[in-house]
Amino acid sequence: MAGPVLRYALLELLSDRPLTGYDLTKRFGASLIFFWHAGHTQIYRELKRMEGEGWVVSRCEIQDGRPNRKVYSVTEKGKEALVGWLRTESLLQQPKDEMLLKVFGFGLLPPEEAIGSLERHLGLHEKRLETFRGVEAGLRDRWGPLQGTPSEKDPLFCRRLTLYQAIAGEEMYIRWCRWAVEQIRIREAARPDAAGEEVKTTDAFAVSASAGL
Amino acid sequence: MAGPVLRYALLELLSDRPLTGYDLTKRFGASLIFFWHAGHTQIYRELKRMEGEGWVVSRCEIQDGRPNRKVYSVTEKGKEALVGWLRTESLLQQPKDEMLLKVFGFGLLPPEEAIGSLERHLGLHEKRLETFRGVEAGLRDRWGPLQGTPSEKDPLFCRRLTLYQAIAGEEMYIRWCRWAVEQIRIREAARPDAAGEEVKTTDAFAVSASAGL
DNA sequence: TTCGACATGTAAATGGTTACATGATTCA
DNA sequence: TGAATCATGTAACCATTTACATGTCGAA
Repeated sequence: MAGPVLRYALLELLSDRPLTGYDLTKRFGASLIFFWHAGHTQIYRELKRMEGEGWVVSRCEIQDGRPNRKVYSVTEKGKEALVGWLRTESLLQQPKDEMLLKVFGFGLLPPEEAIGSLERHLGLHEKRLETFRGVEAGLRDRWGPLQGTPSEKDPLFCRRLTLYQAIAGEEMYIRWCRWAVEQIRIREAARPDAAGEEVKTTDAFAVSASAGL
Repeated sequence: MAGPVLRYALLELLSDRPLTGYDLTKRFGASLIFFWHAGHTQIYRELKRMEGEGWVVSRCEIQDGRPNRKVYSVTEKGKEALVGWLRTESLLQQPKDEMLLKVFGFGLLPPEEAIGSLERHLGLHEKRLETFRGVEAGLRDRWGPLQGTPSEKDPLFCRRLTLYQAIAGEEMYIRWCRWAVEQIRIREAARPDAAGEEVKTTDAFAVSASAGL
């Protein structure tokens, strides 16, 4: 049902300006990485396919010293296809998260190992959040705050909206990890044989998640 | 790097009790669906592979009237493989979200269409959140609140942790959709040619997302 | 009598990852 | 001298989805 999606990601990036497969690979890492991923092999393959269908055209730029650049641009047909796709309804995505799959089975590990694993994973998300915030700060410096900047002055407005989703997602994940660790500790402290100390629930996540349900 | 992950999902479910491919397919829809997905064709194939490697064994149950059931159980070897996998570090997942990819390109659509699209998508997430909350309520009825139930009385503790992640994820997504719609409206109202009315930012998401960065 | 649940599969196509392959330039 | 960046690709493999295929039972 979803169909080929990578091509539309590429068309969106090519709508700004003509780019090579190499450029597109880098842009994926810089902006689309928040909600999509593709390796360079996939990108080169897809560009070739789209050229066969007349959605993009390429021309070769000869550079001396450096390898030639094969620069792709969107055609009218490609732009129409992109806009047509933008108007279609998106189904709910089917999430895949390996860490959550592990937590699902953490009943088979000693609690201390489960906690350690969650804490290390939490660290990865904290790093990613920092990266995302860095990107946000960069956009802010260049284009001003999201609100209050007139349309003409901020062509990246819609793209910036997606960045906030990514940031909110990381913040949520981090809160959840901390909360989960705390839940496991509380449970451990409550075991009959444990010489456990009191552990209190203070985290806002617990309040919203348990109270609101 | 990630390697084959589906097999571990199946092993986790088979750790409870022996199940058929058909049962496993249904359980995917009932519990793992929060963070993983697999069709029945994938599941049958993977079970066959794991049997070849001695991670699971099957025996055939003959039923009259109904088709035979091929019931799989985990072997010692399979259980060791699962626990070994649980101990490994998980990398950050690479998210894929088609809707966000569309929003990324919404600069190419009239704002009213972008808003409509976001609002319809929001509806899908609201429905899913309701489903998840229903599952949570069911678990609560059967096993009591997450906190305060002794280990022996709630073997699903770790699995329930993952459900809260899914719920928090949907809540976040919904807040973000509403916030994004509001941002687009504010922008529209601010356009020079618009006979726009005042639109105010009241949403908590906007406060946290813009202030906290 | 038609539909959905039960139950298991195969085949083909598409999507995505990893390894291989080349070759120049610049910086440490 | 070695590594990183620029720049483009192929081949092989693995993961995932979709379509096809079969057949019984019970409920509406």
